[in-house]
Amino acid sequence: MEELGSDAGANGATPRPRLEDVAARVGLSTASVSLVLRGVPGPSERTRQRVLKAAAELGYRPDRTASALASRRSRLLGVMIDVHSAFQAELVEHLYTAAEEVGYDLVLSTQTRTRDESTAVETLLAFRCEALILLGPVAPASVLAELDRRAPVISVGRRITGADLDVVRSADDDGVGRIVDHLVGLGHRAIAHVDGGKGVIATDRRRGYRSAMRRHGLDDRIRILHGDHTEEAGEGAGRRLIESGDLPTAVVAFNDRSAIGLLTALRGAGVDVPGTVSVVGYDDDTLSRLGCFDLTTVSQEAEEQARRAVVAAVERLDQGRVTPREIVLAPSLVVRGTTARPR
Amino acid sequence: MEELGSDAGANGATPRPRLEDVAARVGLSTASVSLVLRGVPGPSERTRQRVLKAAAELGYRPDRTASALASRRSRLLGVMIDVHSAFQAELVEHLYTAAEEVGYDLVLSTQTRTRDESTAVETLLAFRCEALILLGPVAPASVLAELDRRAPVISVGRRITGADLDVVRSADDDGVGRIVDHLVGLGHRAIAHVDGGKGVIATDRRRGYRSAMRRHGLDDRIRILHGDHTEEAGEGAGRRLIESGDLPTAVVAFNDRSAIGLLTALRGAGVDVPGTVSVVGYDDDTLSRLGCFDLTTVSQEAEEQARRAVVAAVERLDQGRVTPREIVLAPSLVVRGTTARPR
DNA sequence: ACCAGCACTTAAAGCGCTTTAAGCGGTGTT
DNA sequence: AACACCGCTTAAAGCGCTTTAAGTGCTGGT
Repeated sequence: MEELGSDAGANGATPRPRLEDVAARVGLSTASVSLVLRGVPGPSERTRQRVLKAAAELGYRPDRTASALASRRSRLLGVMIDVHSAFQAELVEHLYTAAEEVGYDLVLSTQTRTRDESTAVETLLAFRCEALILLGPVAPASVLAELDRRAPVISVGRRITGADLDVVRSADDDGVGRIVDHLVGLGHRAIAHVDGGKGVIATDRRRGYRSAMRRHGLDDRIRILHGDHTEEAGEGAGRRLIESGDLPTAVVAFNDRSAIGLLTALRGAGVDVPGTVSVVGYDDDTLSRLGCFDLTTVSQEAEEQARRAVVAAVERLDQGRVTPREIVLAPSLVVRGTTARPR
Repeated sequence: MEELGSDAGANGATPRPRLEDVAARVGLSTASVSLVLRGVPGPSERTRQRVLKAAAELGYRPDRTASALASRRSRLLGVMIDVHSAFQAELVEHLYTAAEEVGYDLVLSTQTRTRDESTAVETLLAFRCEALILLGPVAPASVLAELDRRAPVISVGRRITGADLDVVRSADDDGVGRIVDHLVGLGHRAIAHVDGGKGVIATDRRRGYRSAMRRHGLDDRIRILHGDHTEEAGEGAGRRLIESGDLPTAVVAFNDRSAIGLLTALRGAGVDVPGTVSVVGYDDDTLSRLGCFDLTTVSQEAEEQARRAVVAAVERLDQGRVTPREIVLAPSLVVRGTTARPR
């Protein structure tokens, strides 16, 4: 069924079969073959069968670059990721399945230490991606707006203020609110927050913490320590808490990584978690599920975010939607072993 | 100067400028512009400057698909990754820089639960990648050999027996050997191994353990527990060790994740690490560097592997090398806090 | 004056596909 | 008999580039 000439490819060989070869084999025009292979209605059933058979026999594979050029459609969605992020890896996984369902393919481009966001995006554009799905972009809103004029941009995970483009994210403030509710429900009142620095996401989570505390009448218990998104920051914050001599009964970290740093610092100093202090993270990293951490955290519904992002892109590309849309999903609390009633 | 109809692009933009637009602007042919833009010698300095200026003014970006089609070269390396692997993420990072240095671009394709290796590879081929860099491929050697006839294949991290294709990997047996040497040097004799199952890599590491033990005259101390590459497996093995009532003084795990599982089980049962038992991992995951683990492990030289893989591809593509090559790098021991002299 | 040679430049033919308008034989209608 | 129409097929014109062979207009040597 599948037989390539003799030795093809790499070393000295038969070129890959073209549409024309398939056409010649069945004595039809390339036009007909093209129609059949793309499933366009028109060709008769008999023609259809013969073409499919010939294509299979030759091992024909359409050349994306050529068809993209001819059709002026690449059916490609560009995805910018940070290959180091476990959460984004999960998103990518779901993006693939979502894209496949609507007949699009994905091209991935990652930022690295030496490869910035704009390089990653330019690469995507050079591939002629029709839309850009950016996971946690950090570029200013104006830059993203500019980009959106070249191809529809969907920002995933980051709220964009002042730019008219699509956003899919989960309600970070709400997520933190649920954490605080959970802790208050357990009887905690001295609840501190180790924040994530100056980013948009950190701002939202900080706000969520503040307003939840107020909602529970704990205004005077609001206590925010500075941090960022790394384990080191969490560890540092943990040490500061201990040195302060005034341990809260619960700490809400910016994310799981920070929470893990916190855990390390606290337990390292002999503080029992969750006995003496409860700790909560954010993101539901693979890490946090690990037996040794068993962290209470918030899940961001990766699958749903991925699906929504793809849908948003398709609406822009195939359904002519032009008005931007912000989709905010409700995150969900995942209670594990680092939270308990205060002593 | 440039004003096509009304709304084109994403939301009403002008279509992207083509080579022809640049040419028209400077009153030259597209041929000249093409030459200048690709840095081919020929055009005069004056022409060169004018073209570059015009291209910049128009914001011209070459269309990869068109040039790939015309030149029959995509200058694309296809990289298959498992987006969930932290180690592979690091490899990707270095692959980007290495590829850039030699004028190639990367296209990433990942496997997921619903997207197998062959799908990932077909995607790469459909993009017309000229060579395939597969990170830890699991397909049988025969399939990879078949693939190699379509485009040069470079297997990274996995030894391939019986197929004539390029391999870049580190010497797994040697790496484990160094671990054992280190432990023996500290005075350990009862050294157990929690293996990684049936894969090629696990086999190599197990062999490395066995032969190192023999080399040190510890044949009768060889003790292998069954495991795989997950934390769960490590945890299970840890429990079995404890239940056996015969704790070794050191355990060499298949990888860091397994080692972390081990740590959890041991410490959870009140066993002091490294006081009572030393634990060693493999891979030098970001995880293992974390303060709370501080795991002694083996580094696989991601950067070097990445560079070598790209070089191998370039040799195949641009220098006509046809004989396969296996590049085996020496891994290096990273001593951290989970190993100490036995009590 | 003639030609060779040089330094540039370009017309034109694709690359492998899609797409449009036109072509074809046959059926049904008037 | 003339016509429209239908289901199917295809010729041909690109898509935005690269590349090759063929020009240009020079200079300088004879």
